[in-house]
Amino acid sequence: MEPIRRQQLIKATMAAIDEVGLAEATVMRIARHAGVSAGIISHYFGGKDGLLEATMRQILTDLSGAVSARRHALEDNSPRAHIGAIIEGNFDRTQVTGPAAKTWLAFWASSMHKPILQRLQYVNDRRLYTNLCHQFQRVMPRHDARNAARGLAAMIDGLWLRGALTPEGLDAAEARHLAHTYLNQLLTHHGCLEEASTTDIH
Amino acid sequence: MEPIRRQQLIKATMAAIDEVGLAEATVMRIARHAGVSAGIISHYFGGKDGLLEATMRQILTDLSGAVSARRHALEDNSPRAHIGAIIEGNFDRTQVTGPAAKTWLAFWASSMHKPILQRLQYVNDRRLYTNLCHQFQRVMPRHDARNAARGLAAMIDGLWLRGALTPEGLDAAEARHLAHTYLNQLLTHHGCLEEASTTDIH
Amino acid sequence: MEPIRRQQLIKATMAAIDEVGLAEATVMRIARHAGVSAGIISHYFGGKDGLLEATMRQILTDLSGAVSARRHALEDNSPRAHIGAIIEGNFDRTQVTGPAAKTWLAFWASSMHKPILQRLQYVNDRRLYTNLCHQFQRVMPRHDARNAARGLAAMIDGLWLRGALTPEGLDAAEARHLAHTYLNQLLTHHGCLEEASTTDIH
Amino acid sequence: MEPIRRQQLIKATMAAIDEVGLAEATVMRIARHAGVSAGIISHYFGGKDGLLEATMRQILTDLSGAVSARRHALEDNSPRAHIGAIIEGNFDRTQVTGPAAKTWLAFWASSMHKPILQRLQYVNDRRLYTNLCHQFQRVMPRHDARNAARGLAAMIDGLWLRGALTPEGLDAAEARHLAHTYLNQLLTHHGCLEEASTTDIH
DNA sequence: TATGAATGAGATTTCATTCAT
DNA sequence: CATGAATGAAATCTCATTCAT
Repeated sequence: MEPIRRQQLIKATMAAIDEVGLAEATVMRIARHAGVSAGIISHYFGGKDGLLEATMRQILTDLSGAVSARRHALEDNSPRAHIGAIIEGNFDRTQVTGPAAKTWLAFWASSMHKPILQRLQYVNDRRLYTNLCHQFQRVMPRHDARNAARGLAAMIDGLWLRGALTPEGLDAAEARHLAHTYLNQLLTHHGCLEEASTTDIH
Repeated sequence: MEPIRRQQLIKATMAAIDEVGLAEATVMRIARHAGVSAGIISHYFGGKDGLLEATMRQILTDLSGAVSARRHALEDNSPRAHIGAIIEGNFDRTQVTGPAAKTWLAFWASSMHKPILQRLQYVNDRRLYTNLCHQFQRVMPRHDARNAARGLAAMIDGLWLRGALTPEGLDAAEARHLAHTYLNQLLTHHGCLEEASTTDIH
Repeated sequence: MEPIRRQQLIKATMAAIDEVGLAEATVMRIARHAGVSAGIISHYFGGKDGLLEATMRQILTDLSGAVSARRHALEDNSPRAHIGAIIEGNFDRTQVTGPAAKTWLAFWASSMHKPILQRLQYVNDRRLYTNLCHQFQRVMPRHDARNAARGLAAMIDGLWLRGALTPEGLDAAEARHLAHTYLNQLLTHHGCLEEASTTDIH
Repeated sequence: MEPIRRQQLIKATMAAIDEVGLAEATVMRIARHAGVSAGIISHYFGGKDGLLEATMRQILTDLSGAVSARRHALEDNSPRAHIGAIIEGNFDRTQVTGPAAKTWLAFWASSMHKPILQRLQYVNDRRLYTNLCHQFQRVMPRHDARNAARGLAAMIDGLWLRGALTPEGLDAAEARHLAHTYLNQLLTHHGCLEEASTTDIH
């Protein structure tokens, strides 16, 4: 029963945050979304904080999984392919849905003052940066690679952020296009990709 | 007395949000920061919401002012100069201080579910986008200009976001450098700036 | 559980009003009277106003019930019998108890500025007037009947009011006697009851 | 200056109570009605309670004055004339105005739990009762006179109460008519006034 | 395992009063 | 004499959590 309930409640948490925001996402509202009583949350997660932490973990796991899946499915081992997969993973369907996006941003803000969330968020940030950096280093000097990684990471998060804030939600196709274009520019600048501007993503 | 108290309380609000986050920034804590009693907040702002709205307005005004000041001080009327000034203004000292940055992000998250904040945030977003778009259109076709504006706006916000989340705070110099580099790439790609990569900001 | 708690809290409300008056009847005091916590009031009644409205409704229902019961138990269908039953019902035990009487008067005053209470009070007033009028019309012309109804309604309310204000509380027996005497006078004046002054109420 | 301010504030108190009721008549609202600052109330009346007490005293004085004036102006020294004057005084213009009527009722309710107001109200009640009783005793036995006095007092208060509660306000003419009619009945029943039913008030 | 009744802490807001100017 | 800035107490309401069933 436990894993079912936990999953159910995590999903309900995202739905509640999507609906009214983190500040108004009371345990009762979350419980109602899940179709259970409020008391059960303390039973399975020790309390509201536990549920929020579990929810953030879930989101990070989903994101991580989306990226990993795409990278493992690559036939091309080039840096561009890997970085492209990272971009694609970050704008994966599960991530850009309303609930996930808003929950994501809510946790970002919240993480500034909650050590547990901060740690989770930090680990995730590092992973994105490290992965990007590693791939960029295969085609450019260390210093340039670090800047490229920082720039692309900022671009991804910025697109995400603006998408979450837009009432209509993130336009994933456009976001991916902009990110890939930027990637092309970064790689082009180091002469490793003459045909960059002609490459297109579906 | 009123303008003094209002300013004092707005500053205290940022300090409190910087210290413990928006969720824990109670009127009592804010009042303590300002060295006044809690009741005075309702007296001058009608309530907590009024104070929060006024605080967000203040931040937006500061940002707007920082950008405007730099653009009016330009001797060079080129698109690159204007866009550079917009970037600089966005990473202005008053904006990147801990309190302002965290308050900023807190409002971002909060604005998703509070119509008043949402409107303020939307207006600000549009202004950034419109200004960038206008300048880019002077040197590239409309469609490319729009993408460039979207990309640069995302980059600015992304750098901002990651800076706010980093425990040490935003490294303004690095952020500006990355933004300017990206700007160079955008302009270079349209052949209007051969020496782009050699231009540097102080 | 709900009906039990609601009843319990309504009774506690009357007790609190009896003790310290409506203005000082805080939710905490009411809750203490009921032996429960203050929060439960908002849970069951949505808030203090909901509780006050429910309490007034209860009082009106009790009054209405007291009158109806006596009228249905009548063997005599004469106007005098019906009107007598109305008088008796209005000075029924449940109505003249300290708590009910003071709550009653408190609501009267309060109803002048609270639309919900005003509506309840108005409906009740009309019912008393209409019932009296209808019965009086059976033995006197319409115009006289209306005046008789107005006079007797005023008399009933006046006795009630003065009873509530008297420190010792309403002397129900005396009040009933005065009301019945007045009724006799009203009927006598229309020659329908020669022995009016000799008829006595238990 | 003092008597002017006191009068001004007492009048403003009635206006505020008329407007929003005693519970919502804050010192600020009263002060605004008087066109002065809130602090002045404590200065002249020692506090809000002092102002309320002064206001109730004013109302009682007005009532008392209205009755006395009419009784002193009588040419006829008969009981009926005196009692008639008492009735007329009670439905005097200054008493039945919206502000006075609502303030009156508000104090009635309030007096049940505030000793100072209770005393004032008690003295006033006794005076009405004693005066009526005294006059009735001139034409009927003590016991009957007491009942007549009680009945008429209740009638007056009842008409007053119902008038105050009616949205359109008290219909003074009708109230006086009903009261006089009742008076006639009381006197007629003791054979002291054959032409009672034909006597009419203007 | 799950409910929902109940609590108590905490947050916002209102308001009478005080006091320096 | 009068103002209005400021306080602090009190009141209502919300909400996470607990616990008996």
